[in-house]
Amino acid sequence: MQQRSLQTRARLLDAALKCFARQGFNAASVESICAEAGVSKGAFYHHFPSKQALFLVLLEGWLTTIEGSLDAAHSERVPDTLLEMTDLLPLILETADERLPMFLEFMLQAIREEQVWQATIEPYHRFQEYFAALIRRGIAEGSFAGVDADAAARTLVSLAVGLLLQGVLDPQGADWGETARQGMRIFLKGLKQDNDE
Amino acid sequence: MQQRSLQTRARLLDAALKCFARQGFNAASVESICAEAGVSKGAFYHHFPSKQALFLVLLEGWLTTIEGSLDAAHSERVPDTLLEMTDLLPLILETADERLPMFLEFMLQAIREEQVWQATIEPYHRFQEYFAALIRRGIAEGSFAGVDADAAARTLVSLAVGLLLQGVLDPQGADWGETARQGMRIFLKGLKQDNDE
DNA sequence: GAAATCATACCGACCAGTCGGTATGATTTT
DNA sequence: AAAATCATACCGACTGGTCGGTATGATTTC
Repeated sequence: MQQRSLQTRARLLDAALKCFARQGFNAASVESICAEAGVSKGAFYHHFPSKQALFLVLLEGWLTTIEGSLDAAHSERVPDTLLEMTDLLPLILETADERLPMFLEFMLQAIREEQVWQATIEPYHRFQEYFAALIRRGIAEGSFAGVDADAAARTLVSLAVGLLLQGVLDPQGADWGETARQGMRIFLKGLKQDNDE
Repeated sequence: MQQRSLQTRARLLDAALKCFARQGFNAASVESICAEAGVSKGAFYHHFPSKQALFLVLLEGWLTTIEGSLDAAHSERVPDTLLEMTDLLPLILETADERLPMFLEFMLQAIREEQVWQATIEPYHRFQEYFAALIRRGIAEGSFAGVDADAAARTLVSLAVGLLLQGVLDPQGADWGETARQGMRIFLKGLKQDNDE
């Protein structure tokens, strides 16, 4: 039956997430993943052509989740929408906490492999455009000064990336949710439509 | 004689930097480093107790370099100093380009080893305080509104970290030096001492 | 009973670190 | 100053173990 097959696949994905989170992409061996899943190596390679392939499935899934939760934020005006998204950060950070390290480790390796790299960087470009569009809307509705939307979006993404990275690398270092809120306030004020230069 | 000894050590450090940059911390084998240095494995372990130990020497060196070049920026007013530092980013990014990936990879691993972790995160906290102090100076001199200096510093560091990371992961994605300048301008405007909220 | 699914045994490559031993050159002895 | 002594620097084969992936055969499903 394909019932069992699907379940095996799901168990492998689950187990892999746990192992990768605990030990990182390289350190987590295929064997340990199989053990965690209560499944054999044969099953593993039946469902996934390689360790890398399984990993990309996890990555894709996570990004989809994030985009989904970002889409949930919908205030009337763009600045409020952005602030609303900022409030989601602790939630994202919670899932990032276990995932980001392994994904970063993976990306760091992927840099050297053109093939994999394209697949990895592409969804990230989507974020860039997503925010650029949002900021353009903000400019159109008069919330923001007429700055370069793309540059502003990149700045925003940089801020987010930096916050996420630090939140993961140094969780004790600060209240990163609060830092995000403050940072966003500064950013918004910097973009605000008003008076002198 | 110690002349040769010092040279061997230097050659190892040089070679290690190259290998780590090319292949990453884990992928670069001690053997390949030795080969690159034209030196034997015995020499390696004579000079450094482990691969990790050598790495930490490289890390320390790089951070010292960066702090040095940041200290070189000294304008009268804080906003100008910060802008000046931003202009240094391409220069830092140049050295970061080959170093950041390996350091990130290393840090990602170090998370799981309390011992190593302290040594790795400490210099980074210094940056945090460095900028917090700078911003406090900016508030004192009346350039900035009286925001929470620590939060603002964290925001600034987040921005910098995000920019560096993206500059390394996606060098083709944008002119990151220019993005940095724009981002800094937004940030400064957001901190500016003036009018309404 | 054929096809899909899974288990076990195994292969080849790799690698951090060790260890017995050698080269080099400084210091002491004669 | 030549010889003996010694410490430091270095060499490279070797170990013990890991891991991604494969080959082959058993079991389950339809």
